Parts: sequence; C-alpha cells; structure tokens
Amino acid sequence: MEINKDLIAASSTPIVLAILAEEESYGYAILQRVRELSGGRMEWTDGMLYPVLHRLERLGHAEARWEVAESGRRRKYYRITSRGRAQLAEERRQWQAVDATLRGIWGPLFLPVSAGQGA
Amino acid sequence: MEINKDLIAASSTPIVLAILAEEESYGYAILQRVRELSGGRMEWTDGMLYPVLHRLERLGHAEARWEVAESGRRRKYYRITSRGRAQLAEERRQWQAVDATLRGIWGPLFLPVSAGQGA
DNA sequence: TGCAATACCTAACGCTGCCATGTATAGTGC
DNA sequence: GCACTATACATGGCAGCGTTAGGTATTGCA
Repeated sequence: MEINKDLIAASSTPIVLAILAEEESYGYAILQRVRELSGGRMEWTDGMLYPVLHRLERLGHAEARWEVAESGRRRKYYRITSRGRAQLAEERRQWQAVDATLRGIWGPLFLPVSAGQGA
Repeated sequence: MEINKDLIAASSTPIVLAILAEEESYGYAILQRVRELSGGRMEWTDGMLYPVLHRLERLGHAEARWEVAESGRRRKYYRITSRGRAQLAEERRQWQAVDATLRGIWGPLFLPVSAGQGA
C-alpha cells in the first residue's frame, strides 16, 4: 500500500519513538521493524528515517551511541529518553484526538450497506 | 489541544472530503464544523483551509460554485465529486493502515498497569 | 463612524519527506 | 582476487504544505 507523504510525516515520529520505547534499536533495524509491524503495508526509505533519528537526538527525545556488532558492522543505537517518553504520550494524545474526529465523520458515511437489517 | 502541523497536514484532506461528503459547504462553515466535530480540540486557520479547497478543486475531488446567501454575503460552495469520494475512501484506507500499526505498537506500551489480569 | 463577525484570498518562510547519491564493511560465489 | 548483494549510515536539492501575516469586502450593531 502506498502511504502518502503527509501521513508518513505525521506518523514517523510516534512510530519511531514507540519502537524505541520497546527497546533500543538502530536505523536499519527500525526500517525492518516498521515493515514488520505494518504487515508490509508501510515501506520507509532510509532517506527519511535518518533525519527523523537525528531530530529526535537534537530534541533530546533519544540518545545515540556507536557500537560494533558481532558481524563487525558499526551501528548507531538509539535509546529513548524520559523526555522522549513524554513526547510519545503527547503524540499519542494528538493522534487519538484526530482519529476520534475522523471516526466521528466516517462512521455515518461508511455504514455497512449490505448488513441486511438496514432500511 | 495543540495539534502539530504534520498531523494537520495528514488529516486536513480526509476531514474536508468527509465534511463535503455529508453535504456541500463553504470555507468559513467548514472551519466551524471542524471545531464542532473535534469537540473544540482542533482549530484550523483559514490560511491552511483555502489552499486545501483549491487543491481539491484542481484535482477534481470537489466542484465549486459561487452563491449569495440570504445574509447578502457571497459564499463559495464546494461539492464532492465521485472522484473525491474515491479519494476519501483511499485516504481512509491509508489512515486506518497507519492507525492499526500505531495501535499495534502502542497496545503493549500503554497497557493499563492496574488491570490485574496481566501476565 | 467604528468595530466585530463573516467570507474569501495570497505571499514569504521554514520544515519535512523524497530521491539520488556517496561512503564503508561483511558475506557469498567464482 | 573480484564482483555483487546486503548491511549501515549520511547528505543535498526539490517540491509540497502549514504558519504567519497581510489584504479585500460585506453585513450588522452601537
């Protein structure tokens, strides 16, 4: 499924924060985790993810450290901070407010017509 | 509630399309309808709405016509097109895909701790 | 006359994802 | 040794969008 860029922009920060809230991770693994969590419906480019991670670090929502995996490759691990957790909760509040509004309008518009009981 | 600009951008098109799917409307009334539908949690500026309406018109998702209300003021009424309804359904699919992904990550993170049954 | 509400429109600015590109290492096949 | 793919991170230019601020015009009220 193609997700338009505005939706990507709106969801990228809360998704990354939520993934980091599960456990610390690094860029390449986050890309795979998003694909996995969405059931393959979301495909992120690394060109959008790394700026997100750098922003999180700049804002103090995450902390980064370099590490060398057993594979020998260097990875930049990100860990969520307490400020990041607060930000995640705030993002979640906002998302749910908008989602509730959308459901409120969609509800009457997308009623199942074929339910059988309907007038 | 302050909604960040990315969320505004992601939700503005589906919200406007859904409002127009209810019945044709005009800019100023849409601003009030959004505030009403969100229970006052969302406040749109007209500076972001009018470009949205023009874009919908340009893309053939809505059609506009000028009218003069009994009040004497001129209004630009927008009506959703069949292409607009298809677009609304598509926007809804995308939103729900992202919402499902977010709920999938949030679920374990925001479990009510006091539930008692939890493992 | 002055002010608020109604009603529409636009321009400059900054932010953000997209896309292409670059760098570097490890593993695989030959 | 060589080519190729996957892993892993980073950046720069482009286009789209909301924000902020400003503009025009009418109606209703004091």
